[in-house]
Amino acid sequence: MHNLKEIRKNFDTFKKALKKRLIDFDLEKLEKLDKQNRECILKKETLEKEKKDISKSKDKTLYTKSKEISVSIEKISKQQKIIKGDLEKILFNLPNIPHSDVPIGKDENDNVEIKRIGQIPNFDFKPKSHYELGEKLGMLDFDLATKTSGSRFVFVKNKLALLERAISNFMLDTHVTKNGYEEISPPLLASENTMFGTGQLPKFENDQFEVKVDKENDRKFLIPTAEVILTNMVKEKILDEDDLPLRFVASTPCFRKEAGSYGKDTKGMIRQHQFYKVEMVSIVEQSKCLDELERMTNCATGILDLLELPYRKVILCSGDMGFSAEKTYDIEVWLPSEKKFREISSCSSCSTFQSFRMRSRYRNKKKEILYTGTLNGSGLAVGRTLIAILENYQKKDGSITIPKVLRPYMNNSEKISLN
RNA sequence: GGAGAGAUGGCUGAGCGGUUGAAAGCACCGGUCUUGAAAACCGGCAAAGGGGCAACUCUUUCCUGGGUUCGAAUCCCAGUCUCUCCGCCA
Repeated sequence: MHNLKEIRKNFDTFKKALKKRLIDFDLEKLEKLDKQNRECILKKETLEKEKKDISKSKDKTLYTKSKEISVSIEKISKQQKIIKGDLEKILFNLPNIPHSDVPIGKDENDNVEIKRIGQIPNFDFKPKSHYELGEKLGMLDFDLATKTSGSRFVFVKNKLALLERAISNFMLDTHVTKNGYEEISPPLLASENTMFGTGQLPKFENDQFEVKVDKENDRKFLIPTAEVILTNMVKEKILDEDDLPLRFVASTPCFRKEAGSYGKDTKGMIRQHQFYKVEMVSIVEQSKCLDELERMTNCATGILDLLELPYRKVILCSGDMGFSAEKTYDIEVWLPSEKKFREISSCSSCSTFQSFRMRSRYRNKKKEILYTGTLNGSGLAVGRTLIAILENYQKKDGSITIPKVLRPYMNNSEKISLN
């Protein structure tokens, strides 16, 4: 969320910057409401002062006047509340401003490839898709999941379940021991306010699974990513500069409705309502956001290097970036069956956008209170890593070679096969 | 689920319906002293929002939301959370 105090200093610059998203926002209305709101506050405060002075004076002759003032205050308060509500409706739904590094563009077609790493495998047979391989092994069962839970779910069984667990543990271990992240096992339900903090609410309510809670005014949501809960660990906190940077990592299930993606990736486990993801979150000084983004992206690609999977790094264009991000790199892994790179990680710097929503701040050496910068990135999506391993490491007979770094996590076995 | 107790500044902890944004202590920062440090002493030390070029100033905030009152941290109502005991349970 944007700091009104900052943007009103130069509304035109703000308007121009937001235009990069290539969507129209009613900023004139925002400006107007802001003005009206401040006028109301001014009037209200004048009256409040008057009233306070009377009550301090203890002058009984003024008591009736004080009552009259109360009525006026109430009236103007009501008016101000309505204006503030309208103002927030706009403000809460404005996305972050793209950083100047970000290419201007409309959608994923305008994203810019930065580099490719790794050798795209050459098969002397037609490579199978992960779901063909998984189903043939009897270790991926989509039909069963449909029966128990509906579309976009899967049962992962036997050695593939172990592989999934191995991937998750390997990633966690790497981020903890090599990359300096603190491992967290967080709650998987988040309150409404927490969802607001990272920007999932109010705009993207339709994408969230809400859990039925009997209490009124107490809404809970299944986390769509651990980013939500890890980032909010610093919600409403004033940290010390020496506490920064904070780096957290968690492996959690993630839940997404995938509303509006009907007919997209319906086959296989590319796009599921539930999937595991290892998520990294950093809380830093704002000035260090971009350096931290590079570092975090390297932590993500480091996993792919160790797994020896081919990938490319892409910078997202202004129109394709998420709501809270100022700059985002996607890491895309090669999928032989699709002959395409597919997203396996997304690393974003959100500058102070989320911090402002969460009121997460720190005190610098000069004792000034500043908003923290927040970053999040997958390191990596576990389900999609499983897919990438199946497809890239497949053999003609349908067996799967286990990447070397994962073997210690899999009783040192070298391959997964029918027997 | 039943029965009690509580929620005040970074922390601990006072608080009578009327300069209480809030005593005191700790922590922290600045100063004196010291070769340096510690101790001691002196001073400072909440956040958000509004107005002002600025010095500064005003408003709000003692869990949240209502109510009583000229005036509420203090009284009343509702809710949230925490703790203790009992029951149930992974």
